[in-house]
Amino acid sequence: MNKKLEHKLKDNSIKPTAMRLLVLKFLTEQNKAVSLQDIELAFERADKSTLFRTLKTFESSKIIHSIEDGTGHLKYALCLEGCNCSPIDLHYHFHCNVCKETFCLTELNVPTIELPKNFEMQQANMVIKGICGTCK
Amino acid sequence: MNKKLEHKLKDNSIKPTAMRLLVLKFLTEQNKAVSLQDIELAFERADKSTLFRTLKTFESSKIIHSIEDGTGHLKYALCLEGCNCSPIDLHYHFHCNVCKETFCLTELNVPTIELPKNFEMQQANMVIKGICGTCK
DNA sequence: TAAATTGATGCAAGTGAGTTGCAAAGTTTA
DNA sequence: TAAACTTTGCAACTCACTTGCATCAATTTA
Ligand SMILES: [Mn+2]
Ligand SMILES: [Mn+2]
Ligand SMILES: [Zn+2]
Ligand SMILES: [Zn+2]
Repeated sequence: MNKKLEHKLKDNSIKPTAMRLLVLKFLTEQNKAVSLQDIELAFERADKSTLFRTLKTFESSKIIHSIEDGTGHLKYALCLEGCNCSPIDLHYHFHCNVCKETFCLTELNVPTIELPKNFEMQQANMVIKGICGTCK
Repeated sequence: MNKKLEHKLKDNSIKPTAMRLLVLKFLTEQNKAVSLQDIELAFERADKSTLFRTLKTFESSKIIHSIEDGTGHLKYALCLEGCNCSPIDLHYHFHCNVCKETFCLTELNVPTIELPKNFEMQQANMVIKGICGTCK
């Protein structure tokens, strides 16, 4: 397991420090998107800015992606294997108005959306809000 | 023109003060979503908190809707006539990575998205990012 | 091995959009 | 007119995020 995480980082030219491995492991264990604060709470010994920079490092290597779910807390979640964060890789997200959790709906990819003439899609932030299955 | 704006407010039980009419007029003239700051710049004599509360008032009456475009500046745009901000009224938004403008793509409504069992959609924040026609 | 380089981490302070409390000004109602 | 209510302006605050910089650790070079 840890070997696998270590490789994931090395493959992206990220030095697999203890902290980074812990954060990556934590992210792997979630079934929801988490905020910087969630991670701070999980690792009280670590500094916020270290965690922040860890997330930014992971994000720019496309190990994780971020979601603006409208809560004011940017959320992060693991990318799927082979994800390049290009339009073809994109999925919708769901934010529950009750439990306030944000989930990746990775089952369904974002379809091609007809844009006005000459518009080019590069990324997207798609968030559906409502009530999740657990809170229903 | 002004009469029409005045009625729009009255119809929503909002007292049509001078400031509110000016803000509504400004919003009507835009072909893009604007931030609180944009409005502050347009009305330097008005106070930020007044403008802020004006926008919140308009939003809760569904005269305007807001868009989290990922810039950290919440954007506002007029709702279409008869909009109830329900799933059926929703449209995508486009944020240009070059000119940093955010547009409502009102031509195309958000389709029904297949959600996991028991999930219920209530609102959505759909933002496509890329390059707009002007910047292309 | 020792020194030098490179990069990661921790701490503290800063940034900035958004938000709120409260008093003053303006408007409506009795 | 006086009381009641609403809107506005000002100042201060919140809070997530971000940055500068010193320190520490790991790696490379001499
Ligand atoms: Mn996701
Ligand atoms: Mn819109
Ligand atoms: Zn829920
Ligand atoms: Zn543009």
